[in-house]
Amino acid sequence: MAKELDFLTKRSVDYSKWYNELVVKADLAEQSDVRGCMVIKPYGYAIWEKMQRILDDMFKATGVQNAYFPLLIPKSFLSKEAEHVEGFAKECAVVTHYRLKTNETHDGVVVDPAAKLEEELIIRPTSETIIWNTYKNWIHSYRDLPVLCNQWCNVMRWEMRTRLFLRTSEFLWQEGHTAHATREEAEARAQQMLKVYADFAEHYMAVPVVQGVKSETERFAGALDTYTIEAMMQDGKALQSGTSHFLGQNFGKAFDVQFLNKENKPEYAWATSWGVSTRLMGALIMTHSDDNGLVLPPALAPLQVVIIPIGGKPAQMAAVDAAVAPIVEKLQALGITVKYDNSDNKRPGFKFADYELKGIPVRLVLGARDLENGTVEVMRRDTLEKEVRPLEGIAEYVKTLLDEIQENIYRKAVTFRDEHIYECDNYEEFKERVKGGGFFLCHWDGTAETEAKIKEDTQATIRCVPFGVEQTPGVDMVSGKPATCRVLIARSY
RNA sequence: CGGGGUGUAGCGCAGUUGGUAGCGUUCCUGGUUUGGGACCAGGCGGUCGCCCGUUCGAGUCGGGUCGCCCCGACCA
Repeated sequence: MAKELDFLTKRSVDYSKWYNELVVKADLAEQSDVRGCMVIKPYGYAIWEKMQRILDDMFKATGVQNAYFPLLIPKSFLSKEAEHVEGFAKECAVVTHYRLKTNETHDGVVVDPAAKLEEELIIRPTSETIIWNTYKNWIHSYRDLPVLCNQWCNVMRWEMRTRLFLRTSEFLWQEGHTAHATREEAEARAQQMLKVYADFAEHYMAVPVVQGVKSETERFAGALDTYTIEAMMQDGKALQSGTSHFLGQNFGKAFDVQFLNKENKPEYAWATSWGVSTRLMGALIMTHSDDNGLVLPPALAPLQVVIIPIGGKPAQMAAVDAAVAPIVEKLQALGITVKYDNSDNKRPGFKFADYELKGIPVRLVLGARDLENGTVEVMRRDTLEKEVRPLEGIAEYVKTLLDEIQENIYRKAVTFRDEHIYECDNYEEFKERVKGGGFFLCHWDGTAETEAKIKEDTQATIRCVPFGVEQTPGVDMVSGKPATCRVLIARSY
């Protein structure tokens, strides 16, 4: 292994450090000089853009439209929903002034005390308040409903400790906010969007997720129900990858969003909100990567195929160039993104390692040997297997290979996850085993006390009450009280 | 904000009892190379985090201060 990558700690040694270095070395992102913030580099952003595009189409297919609401929220808005402000107050950035002036020595600027805002503005930590303040003007009749808006934006939460993609003070996300005439319709929408997220995670990111509903203590501030998708990282920790909230009439009441129903009676609107963030990038990286670097699912790879020529003499290179041109053309015709890297300032070995680090799903290599034999070397990133194929029909072969890689990394992730989900009924055993990571399905008496004790003893939390798990009554492993269901417990990011 | 570390070249680090600022790598130039991160030669790059003190003299000793990292509390 090359010197540059000696720093890339093996996954098994220190997963956190490995993750961080991978993000930087693969050119995805880096820490900004600005406290807690992240610079997403072009390669990382290209992946995020691809995710955005697909998600956006999926939202629109359910009738959602994009809109945009202000970054700054008047402080008073946040105090209108008691639980909501309780949840976010501690991590809000506040704008207090609107002007700077040069200082007395004229070598810098200071905040102009004369420019103090009468009412402070909060940089949005999430937009429920400003959006529902707006919906008040939009919604008067049942005929105005539903309102189905989504916005792609940044939000800011003043986090104590940050980690690239997983938790940064500022992050990019989408937040959907819907208003409905009935409780049933809103609940159905919240669940529908969770399903969209789960589909996206599984089919595009190749990340299997557990869908479920959050316990009361883990619920979004101001929600009646929070639905979640939980993914398992390679160190066995859970990553909450997307949430969808049924907000009841809390925001309708807080912002006085009333409409007249068919019976001409006033009613408060029912709300949902749902979001996924650049944290999905973290999920993508931590689910598939190996010691050679990133592994990207073909569906999200900005570059799906790279072609690398071998040759030294200009005449030889020209011959390879000529042989590659039609391959590139055919691949592009099949809708595959491909790059022919015949730059002569890097040696082939360097390119191999570099494109592996960046997770390019398929690599083709062509040299004098292949020109003679009419062959090409094909390497798939997920297994690192190489094979020599005839040039004839190579584009079609690559297309099916890409599908197979997508399928294979998903299967691998599912297998890994399933091997690390355990049913557990004994608390002592649980405390010991949870240290090693994994998801635990345990009976829970439904009390916050039990939940708090588990967290205190083990740092693990109830991730959700999972859907699709056959629920049998039992006994809470902590309190010994009767329990109606098994919940998913894990340590998490 | 509590506990523990750490600040010296872009990155990773060394620097002995206080005495001219070092190593590896990156980067640049030239040449030879090119089927798994090339080699040789030359070169650029630092007010040692900041302030004050002790001293003829401080990267090194003392006091303060700031930043960053790890572990907690908080969290998509």
